Amino acid sequence: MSKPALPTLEDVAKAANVSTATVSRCLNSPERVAEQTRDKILAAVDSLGYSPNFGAKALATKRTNTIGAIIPTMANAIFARGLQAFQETLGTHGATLLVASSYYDPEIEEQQIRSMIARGADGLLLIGQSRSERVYEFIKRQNIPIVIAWSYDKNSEHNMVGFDNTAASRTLTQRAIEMGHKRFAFMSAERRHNDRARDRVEGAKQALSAANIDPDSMPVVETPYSIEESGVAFEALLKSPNKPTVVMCGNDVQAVGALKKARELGLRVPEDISITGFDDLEITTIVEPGITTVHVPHRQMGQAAAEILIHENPDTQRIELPTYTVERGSLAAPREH
Amino acid sequence: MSKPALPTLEDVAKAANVSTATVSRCLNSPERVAEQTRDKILAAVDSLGYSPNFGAKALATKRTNTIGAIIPTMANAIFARGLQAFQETLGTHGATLLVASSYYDPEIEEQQIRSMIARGADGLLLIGQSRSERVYEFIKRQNIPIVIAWSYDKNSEHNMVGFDNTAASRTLTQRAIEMGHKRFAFMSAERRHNDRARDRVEGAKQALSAANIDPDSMPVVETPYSIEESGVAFEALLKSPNKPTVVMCGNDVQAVGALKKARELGLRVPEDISITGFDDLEITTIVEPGITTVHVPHRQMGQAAAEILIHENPDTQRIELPTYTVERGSLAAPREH
DNA sequence: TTGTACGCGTTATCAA
DNA sequence: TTGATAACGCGTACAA
Repeated sequence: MSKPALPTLEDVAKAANVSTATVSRCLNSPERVAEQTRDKILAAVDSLGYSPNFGAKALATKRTNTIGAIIPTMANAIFARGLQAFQETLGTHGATLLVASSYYDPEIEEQQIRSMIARGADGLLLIGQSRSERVYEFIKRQNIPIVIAWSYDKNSEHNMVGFDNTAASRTLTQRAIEMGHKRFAFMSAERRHNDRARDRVEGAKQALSAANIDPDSMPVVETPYSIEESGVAFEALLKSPNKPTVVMCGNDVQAVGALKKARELGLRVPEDISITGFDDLEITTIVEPGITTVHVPHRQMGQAAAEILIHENPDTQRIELPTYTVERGSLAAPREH
Repeated sequence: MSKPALPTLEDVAKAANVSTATVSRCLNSPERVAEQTRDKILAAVDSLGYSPNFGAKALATKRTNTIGAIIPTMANAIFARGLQAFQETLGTHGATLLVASSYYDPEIEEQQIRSMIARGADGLLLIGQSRSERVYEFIKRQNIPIVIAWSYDKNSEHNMVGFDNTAASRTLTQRAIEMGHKRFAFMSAERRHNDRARDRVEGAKQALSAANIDPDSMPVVETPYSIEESGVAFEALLKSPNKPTVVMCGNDVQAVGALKKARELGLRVPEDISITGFDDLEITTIVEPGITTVHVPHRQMGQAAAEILIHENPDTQRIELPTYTVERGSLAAPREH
């Protein structure tokens, strides 16, 4: 017994004694077919176990109902919630999600973008706006709608749903300044190809400047989003000439790594040193003390991004989502000396 | 200026002064075409910015080079690492990943399976083996290879890459027994449609039986993988008639939730109560004390699953991966009374 | 309301 | 090594 070929539209048509056109209509716009014929057809579909051939459908309609998302990584909680919401929303609109990760590498990302387009993606979700003009031109040429998430730039020509990383970081830094902190340090992700990371550092510097603190007095160290490596980076920052009273982290994972290392070094948080995070991941609530951080509306972001891609509005959509600071205890007034 | 239609194989053929057949050959098996013609063709491809039409290719080859994965959720770290590795491995073999989540709901899962197959997935990654026979028959009928991960059953007729949840849980429980624990409680995920959860509870019971402890003396409470809800469940378990000296959790997220609640209740871990987890997620290392848990080789699992799906071996593959206990401090001998 | 017939862009078979 | 040409399975004018 060899592989039984899958039933085609024609098989269904024969079984139901109608033309393939009618079957196709029955499946795609049931209201355009008589109820009686419809029943016949659906019965045939059912008994044959028919399912439309994807390639043929895509070829005929020039659509795949598939949306691609290229995120830096899914092994990290940062993008998980947003991606989950993105997929849920796509699902409710009958679209499927294609996922790839770029490891924060623009070359890999470009390759993934090409791959997704070659895979027939009807639209693309990209993280951040920092990529070469060539890539944007390629995408435009292929006529694929994209939406950029996790960043916000009101001057962008692209669909965008995100938040003001600079302002959020600035606000958090201002809070630290209000509490009396004067010596800052910043633990960032690599900023080279990461506008969110750049903006978060920039926001902190703006707050310092506004408070007449030299922004260049704040050491910045770049490290991956890993508990372990963040601990190492934290220890390095402590040795800065102008020993910081607060270490601001560009991400909660880093903050948790810093907190863990602080504990290992016998430092009390926030008594001996304050630590802040960014993203409001669940891990900020399970450590002691909880991490003071910036809440980012990941789910709304994912959902809004999906909506934009699904509805294919001709003019570009820009949605700025609000963020807010969540105080949990890891940031407090510095000890008096 | 209207949308410029994308170039087709025929456009390339014209530009290069060859037939479409030659262009197709040149792109798919370059060695079968003269170097001279190849150069001409590649130049044309480049200048036109040609990219093969996905639907047409799929229709002609009956393959999409797309693999689907249906996991309970991506918002939770449990499946993130494995899925990431799965995608990476697919990528190195030129395949792309389709993702959907089922929320641990078999009906949603079935719908997602149908959707993925309709989307032309060449293969499917499914979590656990507990699903209706009807679904398996549907899949077989569609001639789609699947691999089941996160579970292991040597008698299964399906491709499978996972680990022995029962044995792993049994071993961990034995360890607790060795330490002197006699009164156990178990915090599980809902077991109804979840064989991993069932097996983990079962493994614990087996260890108890083997040590002449009545397995029915162990209260089992089911709760979602959420820090918050796990805390509530933990508190409920503490009120069991036979107050447990150790609460075993089917997952690290639950263990962390339990630990957090214990702290809030003023209980010291492990002095007042021991807690164990399962999965060896990163969060087990950042809490104090670290969670004693079972290490699960998520990455290898994802990678092996991808390999199986890519290579389409005719006979069914079964890979059992080893797990081991990681002691971190949340499990210790019970206090003497 | 239904049927006929063609086009969608590739691959693959068979000759040349 | 290359070129005609026939599938591949579905949507959709257009006609009936």
